[in-house]
Amino acid sequence: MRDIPFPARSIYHDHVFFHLAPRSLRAADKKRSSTLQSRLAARYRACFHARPDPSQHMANKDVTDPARMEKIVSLCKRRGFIFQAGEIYGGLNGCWDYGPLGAELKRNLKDYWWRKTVQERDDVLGMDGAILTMEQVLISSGHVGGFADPMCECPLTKQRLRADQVPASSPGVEYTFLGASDQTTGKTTDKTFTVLIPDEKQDKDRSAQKIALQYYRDLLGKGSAPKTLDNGWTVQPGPREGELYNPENGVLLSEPRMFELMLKANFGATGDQIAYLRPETAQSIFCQYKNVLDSNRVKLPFGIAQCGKSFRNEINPRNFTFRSREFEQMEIEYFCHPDDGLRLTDEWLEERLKFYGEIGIPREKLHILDIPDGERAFYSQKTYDIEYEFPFGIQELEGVAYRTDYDLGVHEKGAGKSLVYFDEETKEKFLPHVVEPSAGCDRTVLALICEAFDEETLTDEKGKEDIRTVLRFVPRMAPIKVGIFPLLKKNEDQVRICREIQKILQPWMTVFYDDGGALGRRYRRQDEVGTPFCVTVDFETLGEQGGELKNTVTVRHRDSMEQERLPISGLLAWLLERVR
RNA sequence: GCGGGCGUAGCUCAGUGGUAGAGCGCCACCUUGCCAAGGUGGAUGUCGUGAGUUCGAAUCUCAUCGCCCGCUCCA
Repeated sequence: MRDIPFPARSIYHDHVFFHLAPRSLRAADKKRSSTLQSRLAARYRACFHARPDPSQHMANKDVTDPARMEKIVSLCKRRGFIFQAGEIYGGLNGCWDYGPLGAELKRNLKDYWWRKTVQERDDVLGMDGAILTMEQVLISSGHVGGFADPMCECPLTKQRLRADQVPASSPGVEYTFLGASDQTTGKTTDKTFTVLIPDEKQDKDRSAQKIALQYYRDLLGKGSAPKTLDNGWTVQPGPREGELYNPENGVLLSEPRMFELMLKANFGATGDQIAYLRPETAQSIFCQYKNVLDSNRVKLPFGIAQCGKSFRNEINPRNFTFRSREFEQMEIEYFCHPDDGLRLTDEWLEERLKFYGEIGIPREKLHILDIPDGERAFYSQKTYDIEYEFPFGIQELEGVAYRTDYDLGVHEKGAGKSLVYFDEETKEKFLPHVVEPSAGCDRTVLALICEAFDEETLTDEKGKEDIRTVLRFVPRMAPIKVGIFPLLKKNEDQVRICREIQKILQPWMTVFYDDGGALGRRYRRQDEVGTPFCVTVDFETLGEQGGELKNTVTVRHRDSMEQERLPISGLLAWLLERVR
C-alpha cells in the first residue's frame, strides 16, 4: 500500500497525533465510494477544527485489499491459527476456534496485556468474573431494554428504521391494497400493502397504485409480465394514530420489533431461571468495585482489569474473526476523582498506544478518533476509538471512554447499596468516575496477523524469483520462538544435540523440532508461521571441523535471513533477552 | 433480517447431465554440507447438507447451513 504524505496534527497534547492517512476508494465501486466518502468526511469534521479538503486526498489509494485478506484467512487455516467453529457440521456463523498456533498467539497477547496492565502496575488489580450474569445487573446497566432499540421495516425497500426516530407524517390519504396477481405465471398474493399519500400530492390514486405495483412486482417475481391489483383497495384518512410510515415513500412500516442483542442462558431444574451471557466484562467489575476496594486496601485512583469472554447477538458477523458472536475482551475500569477523569482518559489513550507499539502494531497504522458530541454514548464525556488499518478497512480495536459516574450510579440505585468512596485525606465523599480502556482481544490477534503478514520477493544468483511468505511478529508475540533443526536427520549426534537443546529451552519458551526435508524448506516453513529464530546443529557443532566451533550452533534470523554463530551454553540467555 | 454472488482434495481452482481432475501442499524412501519446489512411490473427496426431477446429478429445481459483497445493526 502506498501512503500519501499528510501532515499529522496535534489536537490536544503535543505527543498525541491523529493519523490521518486518508484512505481512498475503489474507483470501480461508486456507490461504496460515496458512503465511505461521507463517513470519512464526518471523521474529518470530528477530528479537526480547520479541516483540509478531504476530496483532495481520496484518490488513488485502496482502502481495502480483499486479495490480501483472502491469503491471510487461507494461511490461518492452512497453518492452524484459526478454524471455523463446528466446521465439519457446516459451521456456526460468527464463531471461531483457535488452532494450536492461534492459541499460542492469543495467549501471548493476553499474557502480555495482563503483565503490563496488572502485574507491572501498582494501581491496577485483576479479577475474573462470572460469565453468567444476573438479569438485575443488566437491567441496571441498561443492557436489558435500554439499548435494544425497537426497529421497523419498510416492506417495499426493506430498509430498517428505528421506531423512535421515524418523523411524524403529514396528513394525507391512506390506501390499503388487498392483493395482486401475475397474469403470466398465475401467481397470486393476498398480502395487503398500505401507503400514505400526502394531501398536497396530485392524482393520489395513481401514485398509490404505482407504488403498490412496485411492491407486488418484487413480491411476485421480477418478470416483465403485468401485474393486476386484485380486490381493489380501501381508502381512509391518515396518518392513523400509532402507525409509522416511511418518510421517504409513505409506506406503512411493520410493527416495531425489539432486537435481541444479548444471549440468554436457561438453567435451574426446570430450566425456567434465566441469566444472560455477559455482553461485556465491565459489569462484573462495577458490581465488585466495592469488594475489591474493601479487601485490598487500595486508594483512588485505581483500576480493575479483566480479560475474558463476552457475547453479543451480532446481527451480521463479518470480516473473519473481527465481528463474532463470542469474543474476548481486555478491559480496564479505572476509578478516579471526578476532577481527574478527562486527564486520565488522555493518559490512558497514550498508554494504550504505547502497548500497541510494543506488540508490533505501529502507530502509523493506528487511527485515533475523538468521538464528537452527539455520537458518543449519552453517559460518556469523552471517547477515543483506536482503529487499525485492516485489509478490509479501518476498524476499531479499542475504545477509551470516560464514562463518568454513570455505571456506579446505576448500580448504586439498582442495588440500593452505597458505592460512595471516602477520601481519608481530604475527608471528601463522592462516587468515583470511571475511565475505561476496552480492547478487543480477538480483533487485536487479527490485527497482529494482518500486520505481520508479508510476501517478500527474493531473487537468487540465477535471477530466479521466489516469493517468501513470512509473518513478521515481534518475537514476544510469536507462537513459536525457536525452530530447532539438525542439518542432516540421519546424523545421530546432530539429532541428539538438537533434543538436548530442546530440553534446555522448552521450560522457557515454545520451540519446534523439525528434521523433514531440506534445511531451507524448514526455514521457510517457520517463516510462514512467524518463528523469529531457528537453530541449526551442524558438523561444526560436533567439532568435526577442528575444535574451535565445537558446541556452537547456527542461529538464523527470520526477518533478515542472516545467520550467526552462538555457543549452546549461551543460547538460552541470548534468546530470553529477545523473546520477552 | 433483506438483496446479489459463491460452496468440488489441506490450500488455490478446473470440470454445465454420462468413470472425480490439476497445481501446490502432505506422507514414505532415496538424494541433499545452510534458505522452498531433484527422483521414486503413496494417501486424500458422500462435489457444503437434505430432498426432488432424471435411466443417470458436481452439473437442473427446492430447502437448509456456511462464506463473500452491499443494506441494516454494532450498548
